[in-house]
Amino acid sequence: MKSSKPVVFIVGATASGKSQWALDMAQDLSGLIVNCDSIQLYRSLDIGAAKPSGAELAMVPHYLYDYVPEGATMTAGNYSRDFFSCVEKLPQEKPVFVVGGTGFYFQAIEKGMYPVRQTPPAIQQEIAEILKTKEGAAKLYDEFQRIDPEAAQKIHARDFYRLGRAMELIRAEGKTVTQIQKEFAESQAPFPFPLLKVGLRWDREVLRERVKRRTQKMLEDGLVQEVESLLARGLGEWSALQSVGYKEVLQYLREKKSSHWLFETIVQNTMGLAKRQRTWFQRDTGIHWFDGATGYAGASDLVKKFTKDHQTGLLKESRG
RNA sequence: GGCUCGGUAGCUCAGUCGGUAGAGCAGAGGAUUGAAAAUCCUUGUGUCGGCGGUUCAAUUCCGUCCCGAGCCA
Repeated sequence: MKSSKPVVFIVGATASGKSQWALDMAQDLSGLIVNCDSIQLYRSLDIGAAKPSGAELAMVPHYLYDYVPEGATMTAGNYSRDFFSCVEKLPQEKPVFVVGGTGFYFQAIEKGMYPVRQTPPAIQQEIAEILKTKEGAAKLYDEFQRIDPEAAQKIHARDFYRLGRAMELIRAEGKTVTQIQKEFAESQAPFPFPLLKVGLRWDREVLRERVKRRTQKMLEDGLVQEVESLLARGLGEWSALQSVGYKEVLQYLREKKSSHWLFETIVQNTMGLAKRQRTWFQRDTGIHWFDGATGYAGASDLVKKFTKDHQTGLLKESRG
């Protein structure tokens, strides 16, 4: 049975103003906001993650922001579990706005993840060790091709990240990725709530200007100091610091780059991220796209109609 | 003014013992099922600073001029 809780995904590239749209819509419709951004969910990553301000967080209830401890590493699977346990507890009739730029996490909640266990650390370490040398990686890829030729066609020999994960699954689950996919396809459950997907996009050069402005502001707000403080607490190896905005500051500090270099490199890498986000989201044909500059009214109308259609039963008085 | 080293793709540079040139980065496109703001794939014709000379052939050798950096005056 479908819940009547309407869920709206608000997606788009970084710096496109998703959080603001979600905030405005949630205020308008007395909705709630759930984060779907792989960096904003970490504690202590504030400025570089472009987390909403304290004032914004207070305007509407926000969930799954700022809750994963320092030094921890989140995964799409864990995020998906957190998402459902969070949303189930939310009041039935309030629209839920899921906001973020992490396509993989949206996919994880909408389509589900393979039902596999956490890979034992011993296996992870073993694979990581093999992948350290070129010869080891080549051998591992040979083995992968032999065991699961179908999946190997889709993973390039130099994509150690995916190669390693596929081999982890083979060793930990005793099944190939192809088998796991097949079994999953048969058991896959549909998204349990009524769903509307809204996308926000900008002309590329306009987005670049927005990214420049935001980067300038991050640096003024103390991005470098934020990283220095994390380093002082021994978090230099934290994987979350490999994200855009943080990895550049790490390099700036370690290699004594100029502040001009830092600004330009962050802007450049942010645009690269935006490009990958665009590529990810554009293949999802279920997204309703709106122009960032002029589309708010249209998007808002669509969302209102959608929530109205799915909020059956009692008439609601909006409290506010 | 003299000497030295540079001037090659948007940027940083490699190279051609003379047969018109190639890497990294940027840019563009794409993939993506437990690190995803990560990771990976595809994509490189540019008066090889200008003008002359030698040569079948010069970006490569020679001369000269221009520009930049440094050293000596």
